[in-house]
Amino acid sequence: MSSKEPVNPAPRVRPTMNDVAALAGVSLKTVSRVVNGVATVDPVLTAKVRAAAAKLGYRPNLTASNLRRGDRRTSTIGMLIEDAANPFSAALMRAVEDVAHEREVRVLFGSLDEDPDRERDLARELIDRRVDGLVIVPAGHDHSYLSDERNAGTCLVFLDREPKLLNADAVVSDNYGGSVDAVRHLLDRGHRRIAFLGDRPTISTAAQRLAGYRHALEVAHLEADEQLVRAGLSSVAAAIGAATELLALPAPPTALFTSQNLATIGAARVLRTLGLQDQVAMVGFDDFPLADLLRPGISVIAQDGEGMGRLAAEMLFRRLDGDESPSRVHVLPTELVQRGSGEIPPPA
Amino acid sequence: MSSKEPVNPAPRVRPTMNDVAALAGVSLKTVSRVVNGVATVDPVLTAKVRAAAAKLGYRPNLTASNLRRGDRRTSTIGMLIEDAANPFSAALMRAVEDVAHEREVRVLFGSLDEDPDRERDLARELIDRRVDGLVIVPAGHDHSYLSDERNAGTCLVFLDREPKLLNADAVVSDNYGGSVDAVRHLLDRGHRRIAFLGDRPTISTAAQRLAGYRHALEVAHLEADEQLVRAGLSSVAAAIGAATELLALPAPPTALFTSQNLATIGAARVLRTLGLQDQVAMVGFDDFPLADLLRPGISVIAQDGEGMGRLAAEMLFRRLDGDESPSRVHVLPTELVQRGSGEIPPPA
DNA sequence: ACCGGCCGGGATAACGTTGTCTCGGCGGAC
DNA sequence: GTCCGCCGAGACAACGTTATCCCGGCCGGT
Repeated sequence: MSSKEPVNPAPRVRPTMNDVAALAGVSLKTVSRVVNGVATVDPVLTAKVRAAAAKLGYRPNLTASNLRRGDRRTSTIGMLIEDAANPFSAALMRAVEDVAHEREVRVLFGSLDEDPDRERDLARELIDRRVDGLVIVPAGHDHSYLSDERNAGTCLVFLDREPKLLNADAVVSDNYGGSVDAVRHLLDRGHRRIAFLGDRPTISTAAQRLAGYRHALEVAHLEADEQLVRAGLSSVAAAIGAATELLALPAPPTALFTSQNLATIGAARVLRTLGLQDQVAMVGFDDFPLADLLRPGISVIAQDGEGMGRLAAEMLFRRLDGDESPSRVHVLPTELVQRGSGEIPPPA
Repeated sequence: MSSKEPVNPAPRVRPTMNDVAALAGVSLKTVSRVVNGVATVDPVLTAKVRAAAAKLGYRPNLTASNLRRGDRRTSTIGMLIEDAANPFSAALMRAVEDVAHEREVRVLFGSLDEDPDRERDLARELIDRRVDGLVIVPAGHDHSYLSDERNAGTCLVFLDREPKLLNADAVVSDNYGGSVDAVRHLLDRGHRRIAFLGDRPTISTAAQRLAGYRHALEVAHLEADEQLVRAGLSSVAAAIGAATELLALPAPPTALFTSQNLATIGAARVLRTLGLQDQVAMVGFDDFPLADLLRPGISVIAQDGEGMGRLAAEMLFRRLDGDESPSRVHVLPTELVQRGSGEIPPPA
């Protein structure tokens, strides 16, 4: 079967409505009517047009249609995320896709890798393709550049992180509250030396989680030992380094609050390498697959990625449907999932 | 800051080249030249145009541009995958995105959930949006419907699974060889009762893996015990059920070959529930994060998702650049990763 | 000084489609 | 039998952009 027919037989052009009209012996406009399902077309002509279209393999050109049509809608939205390969991002994408699919809307995506320049460039590029709206997990800290675009009619919803210097809809997790819960859980078990491992505080969610950590300690009248605070970890390798250092301290922490997925995984690796997984307690922010299969299971603050994505997409479509109410920030609750690692008591 | 400015201030229209031209006092075509970076424009006029464009917040309309331009390229490709939220699919997407990004091309995606109808519908929809090409992880078993589209100039590359009833480029893993390796590895350890757990054999990769399993047994002059073959598992729950049944047999298997991610995870759960994780050997097809953190670590046949995605995207762009050589199927090798579970010997 | 060639810029048409308008024909009512 | 109204279908323009063509001016050569 291979290489009988050439792969790109001819740079042949696609048939247009004109070609269909010529073959069917009707006017261009009648083809347009049939394709768009206008009811007032003579069934005989409809049949002729359909036959001609099928024979030519006609497919409508949505870009041309969008250009001419009144509503100026492409039935395409854009989604900018941290990294399509990261499970949390992937869950958000799938949720947004599902909501969009119900409305026959497709999704263009782009990974930002925490690069603000890439955020700007990709947002502009998607807008140049005239997406109807944009769901953004932002990397940057100044979204005023989107103001013009929104004024021009592109709807925007921020996801996971709030917009900065721009008033827009957003859906975020309760990063602060979830972190307070995590640290309080460890405090309740009797821990007093609780380390923090997290991403760069320039990322708003990371900053909120650090703030939650500090607040919970304060409420417990504990001074945070700055030696135990390791922010700026943006890779598993960095988290491994930080966790190794922490556990080698003269007075090591008895519990870890790993405020981000990669930090949790890095710390879990180190604990297992050192054989300390049953001695040092650990709670992670953000759940991950198989967390329950490890021994001990990893206790986490779970966020509802699917719910966040769905809600963001629903907000976007509500705006596209004409909702002009003031912009809102939805804060979704998190949930503490106890699996063992967070329930380890401090050494006597 | 909230709700000061209205969220959708005006359904104001976007400025066009005409508006920019009027403000700059030049002709429409000169604006077009400046926007497209034509070198022969008077620097004075160029500056005027740029100023006017910036003032109006002008953004080019790529859909209109694409409609008129000669090359008829949208700088957009489509990608149809199994499920954006699944780690393997996500890795493929990210790899394709990275290659596309280098060429300033964006990616439209759609999840198929193994539904052939959805594959057809989404492929058509993306083609209606005039994507330059399509990377497809197919769900269906008849891709002849894509023949017209390809003739009309849309390039196609199949990924992870070969096309059926259509001659097209493809990038796949060595499913057969990898499975032979897995089973041979277990045979070498002395196992004779090796169970197979896998997805529906209508999925070509699943069928190839089953064939590899059977072949390895044959070569070892073993008759496959059909009681030990459990195909048709398409969820973790189904895999859990099958593994539970298998291990409850009067003569249970001493080793499992779980030929798919969900099957591997389901079986790992069952083994841990029954406390058999150190007694029953297991090799899974397809690696997954944290497989090495479990005790014992899960031995797997790893496939190079990133490499597959990259290669598929590169093939697509080569076709888009005019490569008209006969279609090819690239088979990428797999690698056995020993982590413990596959090295457990049979009971004495 | 005159002519030819070259080059920068603008007018015009066209991409594939849909909104608007018009026209022709047919049926019903007087 | 005539006229009005309605409805189905086609002609035409337009969406925002780029390709093509042409014009006018400037420069160099004689």
